[in-house]
Amino acid sequence: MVVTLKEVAKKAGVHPSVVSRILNNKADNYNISEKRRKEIRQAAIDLGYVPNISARIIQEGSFGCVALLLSSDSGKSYLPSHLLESIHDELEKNDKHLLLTKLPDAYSDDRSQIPKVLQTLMADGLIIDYTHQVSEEVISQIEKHTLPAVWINIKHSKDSVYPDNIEAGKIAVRKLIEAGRKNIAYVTEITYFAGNNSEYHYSVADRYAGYKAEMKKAGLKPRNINNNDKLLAREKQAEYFTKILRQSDRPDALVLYWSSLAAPIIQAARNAKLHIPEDLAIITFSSYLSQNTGLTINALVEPEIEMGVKAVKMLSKKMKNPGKSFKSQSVDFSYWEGGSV
Amino acid sequence: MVVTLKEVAKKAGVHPSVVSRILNNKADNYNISEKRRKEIRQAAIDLGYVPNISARIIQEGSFGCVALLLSSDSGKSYLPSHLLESIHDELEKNDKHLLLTKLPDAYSDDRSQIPKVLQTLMADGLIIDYTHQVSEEVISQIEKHTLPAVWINIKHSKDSVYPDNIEAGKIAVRKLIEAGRKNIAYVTEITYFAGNNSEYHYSVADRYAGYKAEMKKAGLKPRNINNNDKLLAREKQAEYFTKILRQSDRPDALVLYWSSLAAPIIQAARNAKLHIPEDLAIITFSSYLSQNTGLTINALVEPEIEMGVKAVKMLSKKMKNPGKSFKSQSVDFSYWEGGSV
DNA sequence: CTGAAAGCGCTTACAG
DNA sequence: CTGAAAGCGCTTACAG
Repeated sequence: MVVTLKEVAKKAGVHPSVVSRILNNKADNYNISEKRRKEIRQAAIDLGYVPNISARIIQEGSFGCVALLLSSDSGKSYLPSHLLESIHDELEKNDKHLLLTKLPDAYSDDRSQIPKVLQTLMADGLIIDYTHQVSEEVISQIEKHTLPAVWINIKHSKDSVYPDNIEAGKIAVRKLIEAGRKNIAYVTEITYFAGNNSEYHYSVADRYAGYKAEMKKAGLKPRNINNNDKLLAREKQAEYFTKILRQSDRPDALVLYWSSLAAPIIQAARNAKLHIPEDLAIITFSSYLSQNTGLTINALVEPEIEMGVKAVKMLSKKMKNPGKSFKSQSVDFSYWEGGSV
Repeated sequence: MVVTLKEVAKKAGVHPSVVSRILNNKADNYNISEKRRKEIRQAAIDLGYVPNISARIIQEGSFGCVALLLSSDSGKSYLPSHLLESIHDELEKNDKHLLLTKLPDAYSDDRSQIPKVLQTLMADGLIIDYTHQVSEEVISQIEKHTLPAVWINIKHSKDSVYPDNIEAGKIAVRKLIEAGRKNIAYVTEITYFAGNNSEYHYSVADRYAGYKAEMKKAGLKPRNINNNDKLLAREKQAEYFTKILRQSDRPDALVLYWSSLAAPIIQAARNAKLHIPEDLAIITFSSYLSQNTGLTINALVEPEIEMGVKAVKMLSKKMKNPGKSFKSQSVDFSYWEGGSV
């Protein structure tokens, strides 16, 4: 079924090594006649020859491939399409392919649970998109491995690339203060990242920390208007927020942890007869994509593309310096004007 | 740097072939002593041995890998996370890895533009997510290739898996009729899929066709309230829809091509003082994810997971029957109650 | 200018 | 019970 070099050589009436040289453009030093080159090329095309890459890999010792590891619990990986694309595109510049795999949450006794990318040499490096609740087991499994690895969207002291959520929280407050707001409240949303477990993505703490720090710096009182203890069902959220927005000491500005809060908040504002942005200014954190799906709220947009690019660059450096670690890098959010401030 | 079988054998004091047998659990017929097995396994662990998969591939003739091809113009591929995940998970059941690559829109004269997955043998099959405006060149390039290929989210007579958008359009109308609506209008949205080119994704025609067919069947008059000729800027959309909803012959129900229309429509309804669903019922088409990001509109939800699973299954069949084609399969939308009908 | 040979890392009949 | 050998498909010094 599959055609090999040998068969092409046979058809062209030359030795396989000659075919190899021609097809890989390594024949310049050999002055092979143009006629022969053409014959060989044609033979390859006629037979539909496609080289088997493994044979080359085995000699070069490089796979031309980087694996992106996701958590098998999809809530613990964050892979918006722009992030995936930027990783792919940046890898392509380095002539690397992208392999996608999942990492189990925990390993059982036998090693069978360990993903094949770790059990077997098939990539030159790893990008790990496993953003929270990472078990010690998983971490040690990766550290033990010989492959260079970079973590994304998680804060490690070494070898990670993550959005600067603290700074983003500060910027949100600054923008609202610039717009003359004083009573700025923060709205937590943790349903997206939170499983049954109590450990959240670092952004949950960091955005709020940034918000608080900037509020204090401006002499304003931070205020969290959501109830962390019990997550409100989506339907109840609008009701809950409506009550708050009807209070006399209602906030005149909100910082939302995530754009999914926009719908109930806007509904609540409507219920409370508040106009946006005149009566109530809103800034949210959001993914890159939201811009294109009609987000009508000012947003601190996650630097998905830059994070992907930086992760690949860091990984490239690690691949060139095996065993070396690099200082983690933060990436800045960008600001989107959505007409709500 | 990288440890090979040979080195493990040397450390364990046996021949490489013995190590290979033990490590691959193929030693059962050989009655190798438990002690020796342990020694060898330990030696492998001590040295951090990880087998090079290419060496195995070269013998087995299979790559254990399927490539997902996207268009390099991301607007022409549709890869919501549930689709990606279902493809990955279904492939995993078949012991296949997922490789991600892009397909250029057109090839230049030299073959250098052709993606490496097509230029080189590195996967056992292809899943192509290139949903519209596919050039003849690309199609022929794929057909010429020896690898079995399956297309997703596109209607070909052979070897494709696609959501049944005609039926979904019919269902939308049926649901609205069941809810007592008569003046049901259709709202087109083509910004998402449309580039500068005039060829749209097949769903643009099919959803409307389904809508029209079912309207006629019920003796109702179809009506498309958007202007296909000039796409309205997002900000202008709410205004435009407000005007329509204020007319005396305004629709009492809307079928939206895509959930991104929900925001301006809801805004327009609010402007026109119409209550949803009492005064105005709405059904939209949407991606799977929208359910989790607080979509408060009834929706025909794209069967992303099922599409991925079916595509992998069809590809598996093709891989077992090289050269054979299979009849394309449609996949049914599901229905999401969002409180707007 | 082209061929024969060795080798990449591993597996697997085949000897013993 | 274990080793030596051949071979997977390809590349690349080395001869000639």
